[in-house]
Amino acid sequence: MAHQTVGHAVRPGLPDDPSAAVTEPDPACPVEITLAVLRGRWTTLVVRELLRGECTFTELREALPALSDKVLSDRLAQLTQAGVLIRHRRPGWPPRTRYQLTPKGRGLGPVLQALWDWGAEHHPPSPERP
Amino acid sequence: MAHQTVGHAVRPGLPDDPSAAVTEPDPACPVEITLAVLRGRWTTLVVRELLRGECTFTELREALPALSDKVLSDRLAQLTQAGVLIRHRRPGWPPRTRYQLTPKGRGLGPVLQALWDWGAEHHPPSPERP
DNA sequence: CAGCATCCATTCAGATACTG
DNA sequence: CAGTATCTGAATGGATGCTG
Repeated sequence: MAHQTVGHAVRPGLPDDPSAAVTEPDPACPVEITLAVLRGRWTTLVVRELLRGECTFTELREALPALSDKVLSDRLAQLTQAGVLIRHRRPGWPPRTRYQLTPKGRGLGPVLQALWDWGAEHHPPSPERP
Repeated sequence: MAHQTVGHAVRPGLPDDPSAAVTEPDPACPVEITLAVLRGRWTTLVVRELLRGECTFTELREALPALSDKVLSDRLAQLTQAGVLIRHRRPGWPPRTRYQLTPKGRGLGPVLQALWDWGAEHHPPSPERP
């Protein structure tokens, strides 16, 4: 996206940013960064579960039964890589791993709230309405 | 996603929802709804352009030169379908069509702002930060 | 000018099967 | 328990070419 400098007046979603004239998707754009973290099916649900408290792999699987191991694994890696959550491994057998949001991850709360708010306000019960 | 009942005081589609049990992605979830609107490469950039003011097809192409006709066309259809923008066609030749955000579309401003804020706060200059 | 139709390369997610 | 490896079908999105 690379949103930036929408000028100054409006909120368009972009504060006054030094860089201007970004005319194509840019991974360094804050908006892109955030969307990249949330991208992918199941991602926000996984985050939601973790916002309730730390979980193990199995607990997440139980909370989201239709989510395959592979995708869950992918999501956890993606979120870990993004610094949104941390993995606590405990040695020994059987293995136990706890997943926990970092402060950065908890910071996604307001973001999800904003997404929720818009969706809730503009799509009450009926689908599309002019 | 299917984040539930934020109720009133609680966080996002986060935990604490009585009607829990939403255990898989649900198109009716407000969070899903919003992400569906913003989904796809170039989408937020197109919205950003329109937040600056109404545009014609060509103006958008010029503002985003690397965006192909097909994808621009797709995005405009997607956003129009979502009720986020309207198309004003002017009869005659040559054709002229103006695209303008609806109030609903302008409501995306705060959403983009939230996305921007998180990205800007958590990814200052360096890529990954603990 | 504004745009749709086609073709193709890439990405993604679900299913299945197998380890540390 | 907590994952990874592999495969496949579906969904992108970019390039190119044509029309109302």
